[in-house]
Amino acid sequence: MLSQGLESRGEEDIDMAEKVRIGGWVSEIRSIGKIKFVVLRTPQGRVQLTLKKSEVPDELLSQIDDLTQESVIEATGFMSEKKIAKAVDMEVIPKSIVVHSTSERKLPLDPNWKTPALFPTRMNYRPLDLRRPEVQAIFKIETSFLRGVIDWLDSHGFLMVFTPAIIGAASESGAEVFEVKYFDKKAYLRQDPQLHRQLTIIGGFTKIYDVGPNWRAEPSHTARHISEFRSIAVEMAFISDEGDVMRVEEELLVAGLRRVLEERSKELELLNVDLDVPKTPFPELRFPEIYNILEDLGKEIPFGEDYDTESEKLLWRYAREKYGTDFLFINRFPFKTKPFYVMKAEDLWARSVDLLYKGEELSSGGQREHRYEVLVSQIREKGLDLNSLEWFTKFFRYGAPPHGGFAMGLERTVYKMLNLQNIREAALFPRDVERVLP
RNA sequence: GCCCGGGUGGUGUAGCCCGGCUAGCAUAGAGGCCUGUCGAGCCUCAGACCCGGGUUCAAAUCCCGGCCCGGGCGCCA
Repeated sequence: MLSQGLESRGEEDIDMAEKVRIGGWVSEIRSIGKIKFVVLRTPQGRVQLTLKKSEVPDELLSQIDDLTQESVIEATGFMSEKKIAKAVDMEVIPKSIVVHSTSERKLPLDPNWKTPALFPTRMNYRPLDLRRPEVQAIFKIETSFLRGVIDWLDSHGFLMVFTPAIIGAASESGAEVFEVKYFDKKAYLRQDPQLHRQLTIIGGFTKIYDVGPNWRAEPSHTARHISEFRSIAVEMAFISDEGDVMRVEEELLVAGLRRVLEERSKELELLNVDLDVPKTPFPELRFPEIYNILEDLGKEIPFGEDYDTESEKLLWRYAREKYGTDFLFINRFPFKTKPFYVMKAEDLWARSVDLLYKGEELSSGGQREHRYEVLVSQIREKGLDLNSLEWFTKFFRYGAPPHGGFAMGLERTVYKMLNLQNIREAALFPRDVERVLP
C-alpha cells in the first residue's frame, strides 16, 4: 500500500476534532527548566510541540532529551487552545511521538541558517540545503512558471512531444557535446532538441514543444552556465516570419509569470522579489542598427560581428530606460555567427532572435531555412561537411513548411526572474565542470 | 581554453601585507540553571591553520609545486 502524504494526512486529522498527526524535521529543540519546545518544519509550516512537565508523560520528555536537530519525527496530539508561540504557524500538545530517523549532531550546514553556509558547502550537502524554505520557494516558483507556460501552449494547440536525448551525430559545428558509448557506436547527449524538432515539423506536426534536458560540455566557469539544463523548446510551422515566433514566445512567458504571481505570492515575498507581468509586445532591436546603438552607449563592435556579454548588459539598460522593460528581443544577428539552419533575411543578416532578460540570454530562436537547396548552399557557405549532415538535410527534399521556434532555458529564466546570484540555485542538483555529485 | 581570487574547529569568519606569547570571534555541539516564545538568556567544556617541499632560530603568515573551490572572459540556454 502506498504511504499517504503527510500533508493530506495532517489535514484530515485536523478536521477530526482538533486532533492532529504531524510529521516533519526537527528545526529547534529548547529546554527551559520544566518545559520543552520542539519546532518542526512540516508541509503545513512551522509547528511547535509544547511539552510541559505537568501535562505530558515522562516518557515523552525523555524522548525529547535524545532528540537532535534535523531528526524526522511524527507527533500525535491536540492543537493548543491558545497559541502562545508567535514565530510558528501552529502549536501542538503532543500525546505521542515517533522518531523515524535521528540526525547526527554536528550538521554540515545549518538549515535554520543561523550561520549561512557557502555555496560549495550548500551544494555538497544539497538535501540539507533544500530544507530551507527560501530554497524550496525557488522550486515551487519554477513549477508554477512551467505549468503556466505548458498550459498556455496546450490551450494554443501546441502538442507536447519528446525528441531524443541521445543523438547519433554531434549537431552543427561539432560544438562541445558529451560523448556516450552507444552499443558499438559513439553517440552524444543532445545540446539542444532543435534538429529533431525541425524533423518533427517535417513529420507534419505543425505546433509542438519539447520540455526536457540538454547537456553542454563547455568548460564554462560562470554563474549563468550549468552542464545540464532544461529547456522549453517550441517549434511551429506556416509562420510568415520570425515575428510569429516572437509573439508566441512573449505570450508564453507572460502566461508563466502570471501563474507565478497567482500561485506563489508567499514564495516571492520570502525571496524578496517584486515581479511584474511585462507588457507585450516586447521591444525588438535589430542588427545592423544595434551597432549604432552600442556605439552611442560607448561600445564599438565591428560591423558584421557578434556582440559580447558587456553589450547585452548595455542593451538591457538601454531598453529599460527607453521601453521600461527587462525583456528585449535582439533580431537579425550576423549570419556568419549563426548555425547553418537559420534563415537569412538578407545576405548578411539572419532571422535569428535572442531574447534578453535583465541583460542575459534567455532563449535563442528564429525562422529556420526550409528550402533544401538553400540549406545545402548554407552548409557549403559554412564550410561544413554535407555528408555528415545528410542524416538531417535529406528530409528537406520531401516537403518542408516554413517554420521556426526557440529554446528557452528554464533554470536561466528562474535565475533571472528571482534575481538569484547563481543559476545553480535554480537547479536541484546542479551539474557543472566541477560537479557531478551528489 | 585563457585570466583573477580563495582554502583556518561541524558551519561561517578574524589573523596573512609587516613571520614571534595559549590562533580571536560568532554559531552549531556536549554538560549545568530556568514552567512560555525569543535568532531565548546565563555559566562550564570540547573543537581548526588543504597537502608536499623550501626559506628561517621561528611559518596559518613568505616562496615553489600539487589538489580542491569560487568568479570573469570566451561560448551559449
